[in-house]
Amino acid sequence: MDIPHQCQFCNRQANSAFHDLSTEGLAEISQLKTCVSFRKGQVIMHEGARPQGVYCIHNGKVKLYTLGTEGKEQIIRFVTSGDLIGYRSILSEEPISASATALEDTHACYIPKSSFFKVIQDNPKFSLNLLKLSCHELGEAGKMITSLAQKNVKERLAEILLILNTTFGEDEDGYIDINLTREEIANMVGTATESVIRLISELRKEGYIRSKGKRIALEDRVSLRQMAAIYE
Amino acid sequence: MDIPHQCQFCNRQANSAFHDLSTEGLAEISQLKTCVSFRKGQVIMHEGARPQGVYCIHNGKVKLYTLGTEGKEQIIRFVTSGDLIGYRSILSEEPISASATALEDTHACYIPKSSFFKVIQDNPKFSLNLLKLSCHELGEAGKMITSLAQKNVKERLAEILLILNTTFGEDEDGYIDINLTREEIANMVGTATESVIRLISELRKEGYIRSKGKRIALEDRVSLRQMAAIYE
DNA sequence: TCAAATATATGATAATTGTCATTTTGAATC
DNA sequence: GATTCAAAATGACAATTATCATATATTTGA
Repeated sequence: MDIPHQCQFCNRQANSAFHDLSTEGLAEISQLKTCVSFRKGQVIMHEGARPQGVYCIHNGKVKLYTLGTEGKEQIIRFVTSGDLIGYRSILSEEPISASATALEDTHACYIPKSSFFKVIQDNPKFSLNLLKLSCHELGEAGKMITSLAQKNVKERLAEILLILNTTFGEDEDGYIDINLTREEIANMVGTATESVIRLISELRKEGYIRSKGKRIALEDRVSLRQMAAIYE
Repeated sequence: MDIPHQCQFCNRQANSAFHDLSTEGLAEISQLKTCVSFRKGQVIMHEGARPQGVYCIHNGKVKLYTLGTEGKEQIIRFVTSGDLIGYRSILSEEPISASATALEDTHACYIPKSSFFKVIQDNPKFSLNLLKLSCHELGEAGKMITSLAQKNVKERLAEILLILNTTFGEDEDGYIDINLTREEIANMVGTATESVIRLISELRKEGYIRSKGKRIALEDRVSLRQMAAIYE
């Protein structure tokens, strides 16, 4: 895997918070960052820690999750190419609120805290982009709160499947392009693994999805949207 | 009620995102803003709308809520003195994600969108403060997501009561200083009104709280924290 | 202060979801 | 390809919470 060492030549930049950064800004980060790799399953950051830097994901998929009181995971979000991990903790000066674990082998650039602050000071446009991103994510979080509070488990599962399909797209066989156990899906839906298994089976029988092993493909997106009560 | 017309003299500024704003910045906003009032129950902003400005709350209490598919409210947060409403929608260029309704008579300053953008451009420190605030709120939202997904209703009620007590403080009789119906509490906990009523009665019998009419006072904060599984 | 409206309280029952136990299947590793 | 272990699947039952109906208490507005 050949990662461009210079941020200016990184093609992930287009969909990252860095997309408005000046050439000087990008050169600045390039100088200060280091490249790191994580194996599938490796913990990138621990909930409660105080990170000394920010990761910019080059490739790979990462889940952000908290542990509930009984040690059960709650997956809050996923992070993919171009996304940053850890900046929120650094900026709000709080411990990091969710752990990050690589779902597959992942490459990232690590920017030390002081460098990150320097780039922020020197590039107000960058911090404005982070602000926009955070505002967007707050809206999404509000939606998730409402779903968890008011929708039943089947509705929430339909919603999560649609979100996964949108987030990760489809592989060449049309399956959602992410490798998740039923337990992990349950940890997003906020329900018991068996409940998810049963409902996936039910959705398959009803013709809304098809599955093969762990993999799931959406077959009737319109009906799933209706079921999930998602409106545009 | 005498609201200082000049932002420089507003004592709410200390706990707002404006607290780092220069004297010139404050003078700038003062010139551009208008003062507005809302009666109890009045809608300040509608979910889905595209606000043309930002409100900075001077006094009063406001609930931010979304409507679920059956028209039931989900209260996401409260907004009080010094807080801003609408900036996220403006910055993320998305419709506003939650309605805002005054829980009591409320006074605010209204800053038109263009003025708000101007202040942001001219004062990077201000946008950095908004970013910090958003990062903090994202952490809080993550916690709420985990609670809704994993805690049972009693645990969540205990948590919500603690949050209310912290957010609004206590009146001279020791009751949480906010006037909420059991339905509204249920709309935060994400459960049926009857369930909240029953559990409040139960918590009262168990000695954790006392209540008088709608009002609720915490009697045993330590046990409530344990019950809510909240750790520091 | 009073009446009406709304909120709270309670009981009974239904529905949804969780837990536990066991079997089957599939994925990962060597 | 074989083996092992983890994940998926399924059934039975338990627990939690929602819904519906009704009575009582409180709040609100004139």
